[in-house]
Amino acid sequence: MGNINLKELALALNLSTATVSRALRDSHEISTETKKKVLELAKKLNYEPNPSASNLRSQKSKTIAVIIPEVTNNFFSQAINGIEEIARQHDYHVLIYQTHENSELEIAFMRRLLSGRVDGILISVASETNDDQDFKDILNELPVVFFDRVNENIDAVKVTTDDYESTYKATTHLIECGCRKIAYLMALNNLSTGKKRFAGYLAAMKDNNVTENEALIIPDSNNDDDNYTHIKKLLLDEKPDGIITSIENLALPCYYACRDLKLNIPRDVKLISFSNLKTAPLLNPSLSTITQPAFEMGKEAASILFKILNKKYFEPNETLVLKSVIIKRESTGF
Amino acid sequence: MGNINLKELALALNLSTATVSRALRDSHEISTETKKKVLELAKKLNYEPNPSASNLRSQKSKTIAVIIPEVTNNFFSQAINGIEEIARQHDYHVLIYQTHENSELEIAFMRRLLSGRVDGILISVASETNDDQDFKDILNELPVVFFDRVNENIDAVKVTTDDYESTYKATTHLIECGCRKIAYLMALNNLSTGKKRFAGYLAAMKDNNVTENEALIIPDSNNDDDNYTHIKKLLLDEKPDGIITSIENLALPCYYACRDLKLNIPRDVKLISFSNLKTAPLLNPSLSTITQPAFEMGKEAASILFKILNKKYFEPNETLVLKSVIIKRESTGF
DNA sequence: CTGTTAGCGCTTTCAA
DNA sequence: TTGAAAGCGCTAACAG
Repeated sequence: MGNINLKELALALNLSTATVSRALRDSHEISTETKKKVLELAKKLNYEPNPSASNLRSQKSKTIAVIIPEVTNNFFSQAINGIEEIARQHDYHVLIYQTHENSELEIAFMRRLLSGRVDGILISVASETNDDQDFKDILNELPVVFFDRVNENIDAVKVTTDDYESTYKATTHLIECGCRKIAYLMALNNLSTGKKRFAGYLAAMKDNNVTENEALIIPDSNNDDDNYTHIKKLLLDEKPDGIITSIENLALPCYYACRDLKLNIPRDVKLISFSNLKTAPLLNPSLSTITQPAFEMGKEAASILFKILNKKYFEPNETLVLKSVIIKRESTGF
Repeated sequence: MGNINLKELALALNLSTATVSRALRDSHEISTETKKKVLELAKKLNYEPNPSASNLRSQKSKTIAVIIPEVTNNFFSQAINGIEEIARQHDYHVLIYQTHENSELEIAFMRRLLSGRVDGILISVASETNDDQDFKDILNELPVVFFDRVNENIDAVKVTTDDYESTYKATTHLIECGCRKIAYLMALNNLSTGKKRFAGYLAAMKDNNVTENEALIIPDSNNDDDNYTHIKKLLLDEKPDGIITSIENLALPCYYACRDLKLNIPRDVKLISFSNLKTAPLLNPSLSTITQPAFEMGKEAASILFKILNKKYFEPNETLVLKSVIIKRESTGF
């Protein structure tokens, strides 16, 4: 850009570019006096090193990539917040890529990042189907930390939440509140995240001797209207007294279906949803939630990535599991 | 990275790096046959050009920066979604920086970006105070498009929404619903965005001959608890029958204050909030909203930036104004 | 249509 | 403690 460069700085100071470069990087082999002079002029002239040049030479980009399904998902935007905070502490830059749940796009993004554009990747995967070999190839080239939606078939560093336990607890809570017909609105069933949540539900039902009912399990269709229709049919046909939704997006069609059928939540149907909506307390008429520590997950995942980058730490296939919180709305009395 | 480079490709093909480089960029001065050979081998070997090298040489980074106050704000995450979509269409990368409303950080980010790391910047500013000269310096060096929270003191390309008109309409709507004491919960008052919203409210009150009352205007304090306390006091002291909140974050403390005072919304107090919460229909007990076209703003702002980058278009100080939508919840009957 | 060559701005040996 | 010089991988002017 219209900017000053090392050579000009050196010229103005009657020093070599090498010396100036070293002074700016605070090398111990430069005299304090020279350093001072260099730093002063650099600040005065607003010198900013050209990142392409230094990346090219040093083979480090000071940049990490975050690959996620959707930024507009509350969970992910909170995670990005955490990631950005840690990246800034390390003086790193953050690139964002959205897959919109498309695995091919996901792999394409990663392949393109293999060229040195980033030093590492944080990813929450779109699905756990096939592409394993692609992932493995990429893991050989670049440090990758998986978070939340991890790929179980891959040995890698991962940060997740206690999907099984939290859903187990939530289901148990509904049972303790007297629910006997608890519907489960399933989603992410091509991901370990979704499978674990579902397993937690099934186990809680079984352990409490509540007859589980196949008919009470509805898969998510990625389309709000379809979901609404399915849920409404379920409510009419099966009359569940409790519902667990395995992702936040199912809460809305569920709420509408109840409203349109004049079912009062929580009186007629008790509802617990996975949700990272900050304003969830505003929700009507009192939706209880399973809330994941998204911000903390972002921070943890990024911190681990930086440990790997700085070679300060490298536990190859460790998985860190954070705890979700079940928030019970007082106002619902359940 | 462990990757193949141009030289190796050229060697394997018995061609010069120049020819290979041109073939890859689909230059017209290369024979179809050579191109084919090059492309084939490149694909086979998963060749990815080194971005630092080509950026350094071509002085283009294929990257844009997005500087915003908070990713976890629904408006901004939706805007990022739009920006990312357009960037991908142009084969560009997107860097994210959060200012957390800190103007100094904002300027520091921009300064650091002046070194060629990005080709352009999309920004929604933290405040409109002082830093004008810094902004002007930066605008001379790099294309910048302001969106939503623009800086009025700067001549630049901008994308905003109709803050004045939408607030005017919302206020008028409350008046038409019979409200006579309408409180305004003010925020962003150091920004034209906030000032215009406030002006829209005042004008609507005046035009409808509703006595406006200084006491009914509360500034936002950036702290939910403080806001809650102030709003509660306002509700007790002044007993407004309508409220407009100028930012989404004020809706929650407002809701709590009403609930704790046993005031029914909308029966006792009608509430309209600026909000980009996708699940707003879930809100209790029916909050009406002024919703900005965040996704579209992101797309528009990014599109304009790319027009500038491609020199296809350059209307120096144009401001594009998009329309907000006032969503009236049917269930509230107001 | 293809090759030679210089150089983008920086870091880093190696030599002084 | 400092400088000279090479070179990271790519692009583009110029030559053929």
